[in-house]
Amino acid sequence: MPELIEIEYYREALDALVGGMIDSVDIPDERFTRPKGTPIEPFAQLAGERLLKTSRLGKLLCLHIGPVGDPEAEVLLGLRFGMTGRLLINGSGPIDKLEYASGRDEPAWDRFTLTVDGNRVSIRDQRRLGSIELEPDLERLGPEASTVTAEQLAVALTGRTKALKAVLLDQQLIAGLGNLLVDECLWRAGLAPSRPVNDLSAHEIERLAVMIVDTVADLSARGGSHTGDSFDARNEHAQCPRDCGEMRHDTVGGRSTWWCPVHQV
DNA sequence: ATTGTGGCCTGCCCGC
DNA sequence: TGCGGGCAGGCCACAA
Repeated sequence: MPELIEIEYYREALDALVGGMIDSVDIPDERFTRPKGTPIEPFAQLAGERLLKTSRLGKLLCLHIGPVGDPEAEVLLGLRFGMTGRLLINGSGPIDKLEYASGRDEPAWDRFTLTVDGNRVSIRDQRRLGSIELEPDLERLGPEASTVTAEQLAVALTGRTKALKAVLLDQQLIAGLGNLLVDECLWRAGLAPSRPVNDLSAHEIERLAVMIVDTVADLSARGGSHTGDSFDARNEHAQCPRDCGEMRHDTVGGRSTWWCPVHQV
C-alpha cells in the first residue's frame, strides 16, 4: 500500500531520531538488499555512525548517515517498502494497518532493523517486495508528485503514447504516485486512465497537475492513500460518488483500475 | 528508445 | 476440508 503519503508519514516519524547514534544494523536475509546480490556487510558497517538527516523522493525514503561535521563522508541509505512493507519504530507504526495486507503481523517479517540510540527501527515486509540500497540513484526518479508543475508533467508526457495511468505510475517520469493515488487523481480530474498521453490538451495537463498536487495534500491531511473520495467505489457494481454511473474495473498499465466512464473521458 | 509482460515473494479468498 | 487458481496499493529485468 505505501505510496508517497505513507512514506512521508514514515519519514516524519523517523525524523524524531535524527542526531542519534546507530548502534546496530540487522539484515537477516540478503534477498532484501539491492542491487540484487549486494552483500550485507556494507550496510552493517553503518553501525557507529550517526543519523544526520532524513529525506524522501517519491516512494524512496533516504537516511543520511555519517559522522557529524563531515559531509564528505555522508552515506545515503535508501529504503523502499514495496506493496507490503511498513516502517515500525519500537514495534509500532505510524500506520496501524495496511490495506490489502495480511491481518497477521509477524516479527519474523522484519527484513531490516536499525537501532538508533536504543530505538528499534524496522521494515516489516511479509512479501519482501521492498528493499534497501546504499547510494540509490536519485536521477532515476522523476519530479516529486506532491509538488509537480504543469511544465514538469508536460515533459513527462511528451513524445509518449502510453496510457495516461501507466505514465503516472512510472516512477522515472513522476515519483511517488501508486495505484490508489493515480485512480483518485484521474477520477477527480475527469480523465480516463486509458487515454493515450499524446492525446491530452495543454489545458488538461494543467488541470491534472493541479489535481495531483491538491489530491496528495488532501489525502495526506485525511490520513492516507486510501482516503480518496472514490476509494469506497472500488467494488463490483459500485456507483460513482460523483454522478452515480456504474464504476468500471479494467487493467491499465498492468494494474487493477477502477474508474467512472460517465465523467472520466 | 519505448512499451508491455512476467517475475519476484507470500498470504488470502474463492470456487470446485 | 483440501486444493488450485487468481489476486494484491511496487518495482525490476527482459523481449519485442
